[in-house]
Amino acid sequence: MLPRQDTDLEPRAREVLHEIVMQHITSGEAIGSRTLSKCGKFQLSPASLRNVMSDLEELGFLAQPHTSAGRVPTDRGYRFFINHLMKSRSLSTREREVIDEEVALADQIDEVLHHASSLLSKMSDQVGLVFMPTLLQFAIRSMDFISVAESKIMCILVGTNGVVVNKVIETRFPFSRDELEKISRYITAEFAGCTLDVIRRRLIRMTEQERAQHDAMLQKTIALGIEAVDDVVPFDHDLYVEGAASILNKPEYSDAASLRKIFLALQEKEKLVVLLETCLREEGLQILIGSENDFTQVHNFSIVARRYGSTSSPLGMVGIIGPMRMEYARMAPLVDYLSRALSRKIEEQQDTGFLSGEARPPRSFRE
Amino acid sequence: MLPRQDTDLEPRAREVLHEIVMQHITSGEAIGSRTLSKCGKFQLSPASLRNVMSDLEELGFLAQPHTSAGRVPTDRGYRFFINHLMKSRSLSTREREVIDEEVALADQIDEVLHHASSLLSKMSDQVGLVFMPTLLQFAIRSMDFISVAESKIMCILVGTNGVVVNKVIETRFPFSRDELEKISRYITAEFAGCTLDVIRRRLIRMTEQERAQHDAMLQKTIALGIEAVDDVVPFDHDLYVEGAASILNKPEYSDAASLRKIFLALQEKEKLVVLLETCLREEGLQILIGSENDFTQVHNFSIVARRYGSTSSPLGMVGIIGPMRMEYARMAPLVDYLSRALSRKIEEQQDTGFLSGEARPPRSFRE
DNA sequence: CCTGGCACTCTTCCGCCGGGAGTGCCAGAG
DNA sequence: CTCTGGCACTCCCGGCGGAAGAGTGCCAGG
Repeated sequence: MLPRQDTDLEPRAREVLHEIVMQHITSGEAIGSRTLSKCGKFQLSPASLRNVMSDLEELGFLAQPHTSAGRVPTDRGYRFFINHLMKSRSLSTREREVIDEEVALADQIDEVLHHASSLLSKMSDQVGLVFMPTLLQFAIRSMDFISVAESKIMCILVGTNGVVVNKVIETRFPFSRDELEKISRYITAEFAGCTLDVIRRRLIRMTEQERAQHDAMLQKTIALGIEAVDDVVPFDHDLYVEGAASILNKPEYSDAASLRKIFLALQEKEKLVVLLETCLREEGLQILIGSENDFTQVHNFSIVARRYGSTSSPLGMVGIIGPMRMEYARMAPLVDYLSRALSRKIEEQQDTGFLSGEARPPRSFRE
Repeated sequence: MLPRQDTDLEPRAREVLHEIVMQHITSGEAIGSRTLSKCGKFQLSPASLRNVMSDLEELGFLAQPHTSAGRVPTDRGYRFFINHLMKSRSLSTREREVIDEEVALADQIDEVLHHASSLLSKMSDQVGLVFMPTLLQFAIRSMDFISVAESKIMCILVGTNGVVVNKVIETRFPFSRDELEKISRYITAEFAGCTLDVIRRRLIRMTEQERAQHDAMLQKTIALGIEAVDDVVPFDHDLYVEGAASILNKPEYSDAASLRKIFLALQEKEKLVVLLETCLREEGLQILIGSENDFTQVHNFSIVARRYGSTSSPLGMVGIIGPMRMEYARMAPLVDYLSRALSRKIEEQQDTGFLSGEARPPRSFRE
C-alpha cells in the first residue's frame, strides 16, 4: 500500500518525526516548521523542513488540524514513534523504591491492587487501571468456612498463587462450628490444587453418586461447597479505576463537553473490562493508541498496560489510560516495573507454602 | 439583629421566596420580576414584585449576581426555605421498592454500603456519600482465625450488630490449624460483647499477669489477639464517594476550572471524613447549606445526610453532596428513607442471633 | 397600596478587522 | 539534486463596538 516499509524511513524524516512527537507531547500544540527549525537539532531552514513534514503527512504520520496550523502526530505517527524511535527513560532508583515500598505494604491481594492503581495514577498523572478477572481458573490451596451468624457463613478461599478471597454466604441449613471445621478439612483435602470450575463440576457430579445420597454429612458438604463456589466466582471480577481527576489537568480536554464524555466512558466499567480481557492474552507491555481500540478511539486516548501474575497463569492487568499525547517513554517503564513488582509479590506469597505440619483429613466422613 | 424573626415574614414575601427558590432550583438561573409575575401564582405586576424582592434582598434571603440580573437565593434564603417553606415530596412506592431491593441484595456490610452509595448517586443524580467510622466502639460477638499461609492468618470479627470485618495479618510465629481453632474459641468466649478498645486494653493487661507468663499457649493467644485488633481497627474507616461524574451535568459548574477544584476536593477524603464525623453526633436528617460547613462553603455545595445504625449506637452516615441548588424536597426523603432502610437491615442482622447450640470453651487452656 | 412608564445599567451576542502563524509553491543558488 | 529565501494565501484568534435584551430603581398617578 505505502511506498516504503515503516522501518526504512529516511534518517532525516525519522528525526523530524521524533522531534515533532516529543515537542507535541510536552506542549500539546501543533508544531510548525519555524518552531522546528529554531529548536537547534536541524541545520535546515523552515522551508526544507516543510518539505519533510509534507512527506510525513503524505505517509500518514502527521496531520494538520486545519490549513495554516502546524502539524500534529497521527495514531500511525505515534505508533511509529513507539516502535522505532522512542528511547524509554528508565525509572530512577527513588521511583523504584516508592513502588517497592507501596507493593510491600499491604498483604491482601485486593488492598495491594487498590494501592497499585492509585500509586500508578499519582506517579503517572494519568488514570490508573488495575484489573483482576474472574477467578474461574483459580486453583485453590484451601477452602475454609466460619460461622458468622445463624445460616450465615463466611467462606475463605486461598489460591495456590497466594490470593485470598472471602465472602459471606447465606445457607439454607444451620451448621455447627464442629461441622464447619470438618467440612473445611474435607473440602480442602479433596480439592486442593483444583480450579474453581473443576470443583464446581465435581461437586455437582457427586450429588448424583449414590454414596452421597446416604451420607447426610456429605450432602451438607456438597451443598455448602456449591453455594460457596457459585457465590464467590461471579463476584470477583474487579476493576480499579483511580485518579480520574488527573484528566482535568490535560489542556486538550478543558471543555466541559469532552470531560463529560470521558468521565461517563470511564464509569462504564464493562467496556474497559472487555478491553482488558482481550489484552490479557498478550504477554509483555502493550500500548494501544487512539483508534487501535474501542475505548480510546472515540476520545483519542491511549492505554499502556501489562499483565501481572506468574507467566504460566496471569492474574490480571495493570496500566494507565490517558490522552494519546502522553509521555510514553516514562509510562512504559513505569507500568512495566509495577507489573513486575506485583508479579514478584504474588510469586513470593506462593512460595510461602501452606502450613506444612497438618494431618490430612479422611477422604470420606464414613471411613 | 434583623428587624423580624425568621418565621414571621409576611405571607406574600414567603410565597415569593418560595417561588423564587423553586424556580431557581429547576432553572439554575437568576429570577427576574417579570418571569415571576408571568408564572401565574401572583396577581401582581412586576413592579410590585420588585418591591417584595427588594425587601427580601435587604433581609439577606436573596442576592443579585450583578445589577440588572435577576435574584438568586442566598444560603440564608435556602435555609429559610428548608425550615419553613418546603414540602417534602415523599418517595413513590416504586422508589421505595428499588431501595428495599438493593439493600436486601447484599449481605456483607461493606457491599451493602457500597451499593447504597451508588444507588443514592443514581437516584439523586448527585454525589452519593456513605461513611462508616472507625470501629473502636465496635462490640464483638466472635473472633475467628484461619490460617491462610505460613505466618499469615485471616482474622474474622463479627460484631454484635452483625457487621463482619476481616483482614489478613502477618504473625511472627506459625500457628497450626488446631491451635487457631482453640484460640478462636478462647477469645470468642472471653471477649464476646466487649468493644475492641476494651479487648485491646485487657489483652495488654494480661501480658503482665503472671499466669500468662507460664502458659505458652496463652501467650501466643494474647499476641495474636493484639495483632488482630491493632490491624483491623485503623483500617476500617471507610468512605464511599460515588457518582462524582454527576457534577458534570450541573450547568453551574460547566467551566473546567471549577470542575477541577471540585473533583480535587472530593478526592481529599480526609476533609469529608472530618465533616461527617461531626455530623455523626446529631440525630435525624441534616442539611448543611453552602457556607454552613467547611467543605461546601468554597464551592457552594450542600450536603443532605442522616445517621444510620441503631439509635443507641449509630454506625455511620449516608447522604448526598451536590450544588446548593438541589431539589431538597426530593433529596430529604430519599436520604431519610435509605438511612432507615440501612438501619433496619442492620437491626435484622443483629436479631439473627449467633449460632446457639455451641458449647462454651474453657476459660483457660490449663483448666 | 398597586401599577405603568421611563431612564439606567449591565451582560451577551454578533460582526468586523487586523495581526500572527503557518503553509505551498516557485525560482534561484550551491 | 538539494537547500533556501521570498511571496501570496489561508486560517485562527483577540479586541473593539454597537445593538439587543433583561432587569432594576424610582416616580407619579390611580
